[in-house]
Amino acid sequence: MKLSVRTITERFRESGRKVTPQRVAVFETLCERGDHPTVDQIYQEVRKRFPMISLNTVYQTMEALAHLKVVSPVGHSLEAARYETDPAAHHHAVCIACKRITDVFDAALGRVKLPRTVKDRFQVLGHRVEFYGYCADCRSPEATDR
Amino acid sequence: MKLSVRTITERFRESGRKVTPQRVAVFETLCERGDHPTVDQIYQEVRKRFPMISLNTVYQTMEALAHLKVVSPVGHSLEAARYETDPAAHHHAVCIACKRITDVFDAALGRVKLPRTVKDRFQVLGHRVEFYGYCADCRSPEATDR
DNA sequence: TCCTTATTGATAATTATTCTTGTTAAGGTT
DNA sequence: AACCTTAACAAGAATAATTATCAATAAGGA
Repeated sequence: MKLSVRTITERFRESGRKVTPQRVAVFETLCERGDHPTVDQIYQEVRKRFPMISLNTVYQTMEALAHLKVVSPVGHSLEAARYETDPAAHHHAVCIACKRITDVFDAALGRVKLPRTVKDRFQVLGHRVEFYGYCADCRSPEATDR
Repeated sequence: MKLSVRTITERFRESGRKVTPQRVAVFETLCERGDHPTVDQIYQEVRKRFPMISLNTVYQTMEALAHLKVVSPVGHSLEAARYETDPAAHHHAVCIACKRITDVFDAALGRVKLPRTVKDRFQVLGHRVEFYGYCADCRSPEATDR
């Protein structure tokens, strides 16, 4: 579903957040492009219409939007690079709270295939399936986060 | 397959790289643990047996090992966080050379399921499938990289 | 043993992100 | 419309991860 400014305005209010021109500008900029921009790219874009906005504000707005499920981080969000031996054969379940990674061994996941339409234009070396959510330790009470 | 020191020694030489005690130590440390350490964790570990090693060397060694396909990066590898609207419904093909991300729409990928054994202990909010390899533009000649 | 060159360690530089702080403005309440 | 509480703002400092620089060293082939 495509989100309108009206919609996110409501969602911001519902979640007890204020609607500011900066936030609207970030959201609009985000909607205008259909790709996967970095925070800085959004910042540079918004800046044209809103010269005094700070990078920090864009960071905060992105986090708020992520909490409202309006956007989601792509291709990562772990703080540092991690490596593993044995690249094949297994996948991961990442806890979004404590960042812990659990290996998932399941042959079925290895059989995932890229559709032919894409495969023609992309040389696949491998794939990974990453489940995200809360691990046993973090599934606790404080779901009251913002 | 489990790799021995002997094996990686050969692979290093074959690829025109030198085998140094530091590299061997990093590799051994990596093998001793079955998890997904950060570069710094490896560094701290190696340091116990090899007090004068530099963090930089560990970084370089990891990169070399990644090139030799002995290790692979987990859970990330883009330099900066990226966001997208429309989180559901699609997955990604990431070019490891230019970092460009292509959306992949395919209902079959959405049906991937976490095996029950893990699901009991992990609250799944979602999953993503990420294919990695070379995009049409980067599949070019200079595969001669190190 | 010698020689070339990759590798190392120390350190500086960059880049992404978060924190701090004084100030401003949203939006509910009179 | 004026008022008040508090979230959000801008600016800039602080941190953390990673990369670059460079002189000194050691791998490994000749």
